[in-house]
Amino acid sequence: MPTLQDVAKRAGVSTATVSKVLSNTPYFTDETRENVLHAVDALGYIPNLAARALSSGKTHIIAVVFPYVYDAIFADPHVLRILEGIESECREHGYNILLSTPRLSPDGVDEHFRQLILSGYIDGVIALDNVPVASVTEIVRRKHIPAVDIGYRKSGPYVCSDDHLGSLLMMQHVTGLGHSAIGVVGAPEALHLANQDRIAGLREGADAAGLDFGTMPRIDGDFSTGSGAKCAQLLLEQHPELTALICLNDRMAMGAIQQARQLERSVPADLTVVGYDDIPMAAAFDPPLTTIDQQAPELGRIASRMLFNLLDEHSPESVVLPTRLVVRRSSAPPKLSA
Amino acid sequence: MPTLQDVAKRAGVSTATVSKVLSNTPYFTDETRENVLHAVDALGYIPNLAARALSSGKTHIIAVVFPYVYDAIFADPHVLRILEGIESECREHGYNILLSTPRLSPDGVDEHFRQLILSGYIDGVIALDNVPVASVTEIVRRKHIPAVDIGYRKSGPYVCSDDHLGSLLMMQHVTGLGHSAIGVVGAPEALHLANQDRIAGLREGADAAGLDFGTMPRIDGDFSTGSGAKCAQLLLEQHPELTALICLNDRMAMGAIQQARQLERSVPADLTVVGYDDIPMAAAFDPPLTTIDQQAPELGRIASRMLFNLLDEHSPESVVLPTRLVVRRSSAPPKLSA
DNA sequence: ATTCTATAGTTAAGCCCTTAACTACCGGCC
DNA sequence: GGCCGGTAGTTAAGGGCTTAACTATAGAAT
Repeated sequence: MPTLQDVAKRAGVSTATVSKVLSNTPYFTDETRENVLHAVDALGYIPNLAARALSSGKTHIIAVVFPYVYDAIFADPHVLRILEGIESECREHGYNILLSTPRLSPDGVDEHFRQLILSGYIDGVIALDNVPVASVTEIVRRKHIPAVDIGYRKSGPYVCSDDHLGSLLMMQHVTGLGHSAIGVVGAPEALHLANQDRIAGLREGADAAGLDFGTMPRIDGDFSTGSGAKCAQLLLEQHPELTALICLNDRMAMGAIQQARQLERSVPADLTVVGYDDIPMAAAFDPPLTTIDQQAPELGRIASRMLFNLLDEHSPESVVLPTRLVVRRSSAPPKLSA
Repeated sequence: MPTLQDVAKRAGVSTATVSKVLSNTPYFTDETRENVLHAVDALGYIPNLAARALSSGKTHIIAVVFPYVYDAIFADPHVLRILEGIESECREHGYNILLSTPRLSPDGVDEHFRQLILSGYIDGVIALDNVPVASVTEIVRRKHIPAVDIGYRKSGPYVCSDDHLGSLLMMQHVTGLGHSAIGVVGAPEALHLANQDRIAGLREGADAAGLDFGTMPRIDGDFSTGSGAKCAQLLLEQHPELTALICLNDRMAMGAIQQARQLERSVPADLTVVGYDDIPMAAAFDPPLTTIDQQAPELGRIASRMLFNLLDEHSPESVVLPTRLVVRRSSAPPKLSA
């Protein structure tokens, strides 16, 4: 592999000149510039990133951190769409993505992650920091490494989705269709910080429709498809009068619909089922899912841009991204007999 | 951040001693060792990875490469399970994962990826190298960087799933149930190298049952759920006599089942639909999908171990991982009237 | 003629670690 | 006594890049 020195020798200049030309420093004649670039080309020179990192302190690597909890991450399409957004933005800006999935405990992050952060290998961090048990970005920020949260902890720059609005819209939609016997497939607040907002939004929506959210049957799952089916089963067995199920994510909604079908309740004719997230499969599902679009890729893209700002020493504004109701065919008015 | 020097000073030894103690080089008294370790502890010393990389040539970063083609990668649960396997193995061995999704063209990989590979930042590569248009690992190996393929190119160390066996098992299962009017939801060979093997396996299975694979209706999708629905629609409209649909992945099978439902054909009573991959949702689907288990996480784990071998200068044996038929409830014998 | 500024480029220190080569000491052996 | 091998540690040379500080020249301003 040719080095800066080789290029310098070939171009008949000093290594400093080569380095500066390559980083577009002013005050060089066009001739010198061309000389250098030709030499670079001829030798097929590619900068050694380790050397550059050591010397400049910049690695051009950002860590994308998805704490490893329940099944999540590698099973959650919603997370993946966020990753997709991050990836596309980072690649445009020449940053590389290091994927890190630290284990979280009440003591904080695991040792491996700590070392990674402190090793100077990482220019910045984007973290999905939504598990109440421990914060990922706290330790990162303490070491003065730029970090952006995708989430609800709000202890530093963050992007998040307007979950309160989302679940409000959802409840309004369901009550607006005429439902009043509504069940909720939720998730424990210990699993995800957004849950509080989502529950609050549902409550507000219920209030607005003159319903008491507190008395609505609710069973918590763990976001997996299977748990959605199980919760729906319990809910429908204990409360056969329910005409609608609001699920806190799409996967549980899909599970609920499959379960409903087994209980011979067709969706949406006999039962309205709605989800949350608008994962890619939601539109292709049968019936297509009424859900809340969180603009997942946009979350990732915004987080990335905020991080780039931070790396440029600007301080970005945190943003709360609006959510949008997507009405498809899994929701309908209740049967008149109900 | 404290450096090696700081530690050395504090422990009253040379930097070489510290470095060697930390890498477990023999010939130090227990006393010296403890001295050093105490100093490390007291100062909270964490090695600077860039410096280590520059000096030793090892970064402890491996690139996990998922070429960006059709929708894939960020939408494909199967790919994610592979990633899960890689992640768990790498974290155990102290390697970090850099996620790279180069754009492929007939000219090869994109420039950004080329630079990454040549920058010396990467110790090794694990690539999902299954798109016929261009090889990812070719350029990597040309630069003498250890690389393992998860795939069917077989131009270097690789792991792959026994697709021929898998699709043979599937066809045997379907014909064994008594089906003979079988449709195939395939995928163009240009999309994925495994397709040839899968088609060959199906053909062999058909032959064995005395059926002519060549005359079975076949329409190709692109692995997405939506395309599965579309293919199923065309297939069932043009060939209402079909009693079974073999789909080349689970997502298309799910789409096909949803479509069948809309055409008022219940699965499996009126129509058998089988998939391939055994993604997590396959078991939770309604009806649970009969499919082929590819042991995706194991693919990732094996690939990682092979790469570690390569990094240790051993040459690993390539492996073809057996596939397994998973019979669930989306397949059943055809109606007697049929 | 002198000083100043802008332009164009070089020198060399420094980033932090690894490791080959070397020193030093001690006990054992012929 | 001289030599050897094993043990315990040090010295110092890089590895490839960035960048502060410096030199040098030409033209403009005083």
